[in-house]
Amino acid sequence: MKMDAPCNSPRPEKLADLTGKLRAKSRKITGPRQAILEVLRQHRHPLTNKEILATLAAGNCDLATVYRSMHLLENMGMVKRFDFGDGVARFELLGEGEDGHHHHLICTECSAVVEIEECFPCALEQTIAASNGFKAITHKLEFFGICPQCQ
Amino acid sequence: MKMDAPCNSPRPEKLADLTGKLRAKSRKITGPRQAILEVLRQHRHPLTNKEILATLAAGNCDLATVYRSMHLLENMGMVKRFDFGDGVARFELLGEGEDGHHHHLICTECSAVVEIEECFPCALEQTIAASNGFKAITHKLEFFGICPQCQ
DNA sequence: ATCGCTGCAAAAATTTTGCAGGTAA
DNA sequence: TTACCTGCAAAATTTTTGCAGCGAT
Repeated sequence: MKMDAPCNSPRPEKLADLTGKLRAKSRKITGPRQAILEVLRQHRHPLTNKEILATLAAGNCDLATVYRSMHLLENMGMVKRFDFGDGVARFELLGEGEDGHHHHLICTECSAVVEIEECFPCALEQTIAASNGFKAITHKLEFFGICPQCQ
Repeated sequence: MKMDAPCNSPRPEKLADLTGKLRAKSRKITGPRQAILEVLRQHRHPLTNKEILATLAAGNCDLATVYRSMHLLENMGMVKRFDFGDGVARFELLGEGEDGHHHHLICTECSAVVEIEECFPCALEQTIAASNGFKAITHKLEFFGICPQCQ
């Protein structure tokens, strides 16, 4: 089960829309950045920086540049960071106006990833915030299990 | 806000009970292991391996030994690993018969930790499992916000 | 007397940073 | 031209592992 290449989610933005966001913030539109954005656009799953690098056409980009680009895109709100608890960061491109808040169901055998639409704790965040005096509450939630193919 | 030293959770086991579990599995009861268990027993919060080492009485234990001990205790089900998304593993001692399934509310400013008793996704795990054909489902959930003192 | 455990050191793996040169604007 | 960006290399962090010797049983 690879669940990779073609994606189920909509792909609302063209590469030009993405680079436009860079331009709007006076960031330069370079070769590596375009290539990275294109990889993210075509693989709408959480990807590690190494996976992004490996997918890049001619390997014509340094790993350090991928790290720096992901920091930039994360700060610009174009990408969301996910953490599957294995000590490696993963990134997913966000659609227009999307806040990126969703969760995943991850196979512990083959690492297949299914996106989960429902977000249960969302409605209860305010309750938790109020009863503990916290503000600006967010949460991270990921599910783990064994997918049909691996059973 | 440090929320450290004294703990609100019950402390149902004495050190002898913990070492007894080691003995029951033919593991040796050594100085470092007793010291580590005592630290975990007195600080019932998720602790990093470095924090455990620093809290150890005379620093008379190697960091590699802490890592190896936490692997052992995790495999024996005496300790649960938590991941706050900052790339560092944290461990918390489990009480007798406890499965350790609970979540935390973490201050993004000062790292204060509050334990959350309720587990909302638990009831819905089966639904998610069924609709995706997954088995053996678990989840990780942590909340983040700004605590009263840091606001 | 075993066999497991520890300390020390080195290695792995992920991520960050310094710097000199190159490129988009 | 100017400021930003890139590649390369080195460093910083977290975690794992090899190995010789010590220690619990």
